[in-house]
Amino acid sequence: MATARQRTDAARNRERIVAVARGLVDEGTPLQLNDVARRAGVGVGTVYRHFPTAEALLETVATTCLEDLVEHGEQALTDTDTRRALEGFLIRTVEAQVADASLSPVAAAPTDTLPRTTELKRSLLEIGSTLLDRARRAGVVRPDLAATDLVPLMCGIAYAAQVHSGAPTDRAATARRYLTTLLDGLRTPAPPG
Amino acid sequence: MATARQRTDAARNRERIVAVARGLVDEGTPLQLNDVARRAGVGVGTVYRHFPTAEALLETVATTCLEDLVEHGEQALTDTDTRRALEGFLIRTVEAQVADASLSPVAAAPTDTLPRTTELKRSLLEIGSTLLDRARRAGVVRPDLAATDLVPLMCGIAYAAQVHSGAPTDRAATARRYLTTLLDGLRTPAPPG
DNA sequence: CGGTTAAACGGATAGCCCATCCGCTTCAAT
DNA sequence: ATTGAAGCGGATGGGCTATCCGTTTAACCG
Repeated sequence: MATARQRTDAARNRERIVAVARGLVDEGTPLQLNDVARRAGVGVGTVYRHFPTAEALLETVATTCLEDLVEHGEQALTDTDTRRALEGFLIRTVEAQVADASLSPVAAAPTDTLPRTTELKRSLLEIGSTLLDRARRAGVVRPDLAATDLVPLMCGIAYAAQVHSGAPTDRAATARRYLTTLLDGLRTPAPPG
Repeated sequence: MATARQRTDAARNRERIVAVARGLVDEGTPLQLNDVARRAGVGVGTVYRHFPTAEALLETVATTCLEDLVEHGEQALTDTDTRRALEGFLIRTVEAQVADASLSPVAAAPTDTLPRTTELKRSLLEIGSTLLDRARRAGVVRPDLAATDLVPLMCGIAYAAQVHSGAPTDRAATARRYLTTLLDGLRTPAPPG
């Protein structure tokens, strides 16, 4: 059962498509698959065969970014300062969204196209869950917060920064400012005075 | 210079269109103007004459909501408890976004189609600015926060709640929980321990 | 009440984008 | 060199936006 005869041109085309998509994402252009095909010098059919939908292509573009986050998260798991570990991880998450436009929509999407994406998101959730649990056990984080809240909140922060300023210039700074504020709120609640 | 001969059928059609749009917004369907025309029993041209773009129609639908917020904001201005005034206002803002799907996109849009929308948003900004200023003067709010941050942050919270749960069932509860957390962070910062 | 006029109407239509389908090409294994 | 399947490409259908213009109709007037 020798399954796969790998074709070289197929791989080449796939890479071209992803490269073009990367470029478009970086310059803020929305992915239009016919457009991607033209720029990559391939037929529309080729694009659609490799990526059944724009979402799938976007997920592919975002994969690297997700992998980086997972990697950082795993490093954070080795930090003994539970609050620093959690907050550092969350900061990274927001920074990544600001730096790479492909991340936010993929992170916010309720359902994935690629299995790999689901896998990576699952890893991130698990890491976040562990970090949150440790911090909570250490008593440095308010208890009424679940691991499933982390991704939505980080997406919300990134979105808020985007709403604040159309220009991505100071978006990173804004996002950081907002996140700082939220993180203060995440800590064990102050007396209600 | 008797300018305007008002036509009754025009007004009637306009109302029908807005009513249909309201319904669609309420059931979460995106506004497609051809579709709106069909449902309202008018020609496409009629819809486009009254509302040059879907955004314009959405803004019209959102107007009531914005007016309600302004009204509440003006009441909040009479509250002598500066923190309660600000926080109550912000809570309303988020609740409104959860309750009415037309509000978020209009609030988040960097530019408006209708003058009325601009006017209302301006009012809201001014109210928020005043409330924030008072609270800051009273020392109950962290200083590194501008009035122009309020709308983005509230949009971010509403967005986060939406990301959390596709179902609008518990969206209000989630949004409130997130907002509470953020509000804790908005207060004069706790010692960095 | 009938005439006049401009406002309003409506739908055919052009343009754009998504997505599919299928005949042709090209690779790779033999 | 042969062959068959994997891959290619673009013509094409379908849906949505937005416009344009010939027709209808409400409002005003004599």
